[in-house]
Amino acid sequence: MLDINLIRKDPDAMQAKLAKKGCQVDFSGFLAKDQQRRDLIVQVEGLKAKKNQQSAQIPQLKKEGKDVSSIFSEMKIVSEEIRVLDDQLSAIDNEQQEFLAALPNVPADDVIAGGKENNAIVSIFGEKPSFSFATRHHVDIVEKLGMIDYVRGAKLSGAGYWVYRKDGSRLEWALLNYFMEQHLADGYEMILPPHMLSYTCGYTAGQFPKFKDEVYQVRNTEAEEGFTHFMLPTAETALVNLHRDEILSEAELPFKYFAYTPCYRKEAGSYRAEERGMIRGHQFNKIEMFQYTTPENSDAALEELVGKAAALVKGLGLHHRVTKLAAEDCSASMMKTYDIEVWIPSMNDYKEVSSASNAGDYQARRGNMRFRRSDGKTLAFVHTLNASGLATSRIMPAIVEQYQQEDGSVLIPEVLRKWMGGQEKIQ
RNA sequence: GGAGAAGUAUCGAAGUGGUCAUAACGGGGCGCACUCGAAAUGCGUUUGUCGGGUAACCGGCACGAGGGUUCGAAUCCCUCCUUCUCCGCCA
Repeated sequence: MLDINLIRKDPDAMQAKLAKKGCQVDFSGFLAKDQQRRDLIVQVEGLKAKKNQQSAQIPQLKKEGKDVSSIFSEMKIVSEEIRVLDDQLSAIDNEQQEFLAALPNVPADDVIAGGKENNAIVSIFGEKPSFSFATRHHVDIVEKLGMIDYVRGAKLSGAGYWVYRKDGSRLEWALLNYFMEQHLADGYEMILPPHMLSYTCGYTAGQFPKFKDEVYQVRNTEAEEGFTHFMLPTAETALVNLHRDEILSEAELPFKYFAYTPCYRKEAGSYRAEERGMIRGHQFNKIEMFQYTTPENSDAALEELVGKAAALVKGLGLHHRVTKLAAEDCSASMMKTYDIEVWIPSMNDYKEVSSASNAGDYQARRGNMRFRRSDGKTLAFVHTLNASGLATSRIMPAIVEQYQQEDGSVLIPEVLRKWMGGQEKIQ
């Protein structure tokens, strides 16, 4: 949610910022309605004040034994007028809210305009591994080593699902353990949230109403229409709601959390042949980091999160790069985003394993999450930030492809071995 | 799943149709006084939001949420949500 006062103050500036993100808006209708709304408020509040004054006199007049029936009949008319105006007002309110709720966040000043093609590489770690033998695709490797069972995954749930088996299961769990260990060492609080969330959670995150059909909705036969819950597409959706409708204190900020959850995504129509395997599934494991900070500290917090996510990939020894996204490539709620992309040899490309973003106060406004300044008086919206740390489903292909050996085995990154019984390779 | 009880500020809690919504009373926090300091004590101060106004200030709204009855609702009625207790079921 954008600050309505900024739109009132300088609609052109706001329009320009949104345009940078590829969102064309015209505020003139909105501002006209806004004025209309305020006029209505003045009108209806005047009537209410009158009604309150009259009502306050009733007990006294009654006590004095005076006839109050004329006041009653007059007030009946006033009440009816109030009702009519209130109805008009709430209609405008709803309309305005809907308009505002549909607007994306504005990009940060240092985020450049344009789409993907304008993404900038910030840093590169390592080099593309070179192989002296014919390399294999990760699907071939994990199937051959019995790590992933795609056939039976499809048997259970259809296309886009798989089953981890044997060393595949262990490697998956070792990755999660490795991530968790790092986050705990960095002082992040571990959260295990519900996986089914209520509608409001999606709204706060900025995913609803626009993208409500892109999540798995859980139909409840008792609900007359729509859905009551949905499967979370990322733990961010849960973590951003932890402090919804709360007033925090400046002294206790920042809150640093991480959560492990599977992520459930429809990914409707997004299948591409080059993404076969684990690159894009309907369910994948991810650990998500999340921070609530003051506005002053959110820039630094974003750098911290990017640093942490990159350090995890670095710790695995995987060649990867960090990119800063151009405005149109940032998701709707975010003002600034970095992606960490790992090298997948078979795709001859880098794939996102983490997306680290600063939402500024956009989500905080939607979820009404504020903090009291240390002066004890002023309230301000918190800033919220999230970053994957990390999604396993693209790390595992990177590991098996970057660490594949000529004999078909795969070396296990050293940091993971303690969770795999000291094993050095999968064969 | 069945039965019952409850939701009022930072916490406990009073209020059961108007003169009781910043909201009694109590606790906590903060400030001041007393003190070498602390405790104790005393005094004061502590919701948010939306409008109007350059401002001082003025007004509206909010008693879990949403409707209804009424001139008037924290209070009466309906629907929903949450919490607690008991029973049933269950990993």
